[in-house]
Amino acid sequence: MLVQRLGHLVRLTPDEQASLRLLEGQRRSYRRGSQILCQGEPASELFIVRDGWLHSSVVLGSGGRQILRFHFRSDLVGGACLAFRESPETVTAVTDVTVSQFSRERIGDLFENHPRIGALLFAISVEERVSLTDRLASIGRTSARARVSALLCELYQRMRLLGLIADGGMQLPLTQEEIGDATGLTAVHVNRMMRALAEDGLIARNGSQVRVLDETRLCAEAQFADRSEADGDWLPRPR
Amino acid sequence: MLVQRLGHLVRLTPDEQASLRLLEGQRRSYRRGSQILCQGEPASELFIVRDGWLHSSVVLGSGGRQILRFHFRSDLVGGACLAFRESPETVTAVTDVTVSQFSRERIGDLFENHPRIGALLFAISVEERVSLTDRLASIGRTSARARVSALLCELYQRMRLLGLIADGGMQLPLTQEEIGDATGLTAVHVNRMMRALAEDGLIARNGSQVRVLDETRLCAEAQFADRSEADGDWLPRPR
DNA sequence: CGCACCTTTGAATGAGATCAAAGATGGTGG
DNA sequence: CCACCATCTTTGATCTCATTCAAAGGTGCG
Repeated sequence: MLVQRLGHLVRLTPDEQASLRLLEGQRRSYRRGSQILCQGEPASELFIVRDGWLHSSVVLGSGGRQILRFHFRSDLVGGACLAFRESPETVTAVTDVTVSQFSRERIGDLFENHPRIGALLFAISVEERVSLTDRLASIGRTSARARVSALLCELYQRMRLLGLIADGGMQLPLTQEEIGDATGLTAVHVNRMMRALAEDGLIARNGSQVRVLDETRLCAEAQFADRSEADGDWLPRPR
Repeated sequence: MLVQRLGHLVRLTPDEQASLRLLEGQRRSYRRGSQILCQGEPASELFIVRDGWLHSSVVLGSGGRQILRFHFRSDLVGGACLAFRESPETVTAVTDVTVSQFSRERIGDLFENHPRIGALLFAISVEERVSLTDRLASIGRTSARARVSALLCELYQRMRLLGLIADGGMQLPLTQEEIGDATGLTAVHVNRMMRALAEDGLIARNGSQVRVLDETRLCAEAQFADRSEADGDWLPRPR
C-alpha cells in the first residue's frame, strides 16, 4: 500500500516495489483506544497503516493534549524514531486498526539500496510537514469555527483520495473531545461549532456520519489552502 | 556549515564532506525585510543560512500571518520545493542575511551518491517536524504566558547550540508583532506577557537583548519539552 | 532634527472556557 | 432480547483570558 502512495509521483521499478513490499510483512492489530507508541518511551519501530484510524498526539505536563495528525490507510507512522531515541509523541488507535510493523534499520536499507525511495520518503515527510504548518496557522490565527471547518476539509479531502467517501458522506469515528484536542478547542465549543455549521447548511450530521454539503463554502470559511500537486522532477534516477 | 550540522550524528567521510560543501557555492545576501521565497510562487531552489535570521510563515486570506519557524546559521530552508511546485510558505529575512543557494536537483544527486546523507537529511527533517509539533501543542493547549515562554526557551536553546549566547544574554532581533505571529497572539498581549516575565524575574530585557535569568523556571512555565539526543544507529553505511 | 516604527499602557469588548446538568447512544452482560 | 451503565452529545449560565481600540512614550535611522 506504501507502493501506491509512493507510486503517485513516479513509476516505481519492480525492484523498488518488491523492496517496499518487504516492509509490509509483520502485521499486527490493535483495539480502538490502545496506544501503539507512547511518548517518552524508547521506540525503534515504524508502522504502515493498513486499516483503521490512528492519531499521534503530544501530552503536556498540565494534562492538555494536542492531536497532531490523524493517520489513515497507507500512512507511515512513527518516523520520529529516526531522529529520537525516545518517542516524542503518543500514537493511539482511534478505531480498531491493522498495521504493518518494521524496524527502522529497514529504512536505512531502503536509503542505501534505493536512493529514489529515500528521496520519495523525504518528499512525503515534507508534505506532512506542510500539512502540519497549515494546521498551525489554522490554530494560531483563525476562529473556532474556521478551525473546525479546516479539520473537516482536511479529513474530507484525504479520505476522498483514499476512496473512502460515499456520496458526500464520510464516517468520522471521532468524539468531539478528540476534535477539540486536534483543533485546540474544548469539546463543548466544538459541539457548538458543529451545530452552527450544520444549521448554516455547510454540513449534515447523522451519528458519526458527516456529509459535506457545500465544500466550496466550507473551504472558504476554513481558509483552507488546497496545496498544488507534487512534482518529482528532482528525484534521482531509479537504481 | 551543513557539514557541522549533519556531522553531529555521525563522522562524515571526506567524500561526503566534499559533496556537502559543493552546495555552499552560490552565495547571496538579502536585506532585512526582503522576501527570499514567496507563498504561491514557483520555487525550485533551497537555501542554507550562513548568517542572520530568517523566518518562514504562512499568510491567511484574512490577512493573519503565522510564523512557522525561525531559521539560523546552518539551517536548511525551502525544502518544501521538494514536494510542491509552488511554495506553500513565505521566507523572509528578519535581519540582513547571507545564504547559500542551490537547486533542488543537487538534493537528488546527494540521495543518489551519498545515501547516508539522504538519510541524515531525512533525520533533520524529522527533528524540525517535532519542533513544529511542540509549537503546535504550545499554541493549541497553553496560555499566552506559556507560549511566549516556550518561544523564548526554543530560541535560547537553539542559539546556545550555535554558540550565540553571551553570558546568558541573547540578541532577539524580533518585534513584538513577530513574536505574536509566531505564538498566535497579538503584539499588545505579547508586550504584557514579556513585561510580566521580566517582573517575575524570569528574564531581563534591554532593548533587543534578552537575558534568561531562570531557565529552569522558564522551561517549566512553558511546559517546554527538552527533546532527547538524536541517534544514528539506523543509518546506512557511508559510501 | 524629524519621521517612521516600535513599545507601553489603559479601558472596553468579545470569543471561547468553565461549570453544571439533562438527553442520547451504544456496547455488554445477564 | 433487554436492561443497564459508561460514554458521548447537547444546552444553558457565567466567567476569564486575550483581543480590540486608542493614545501616549521611546528609539533609531536618514
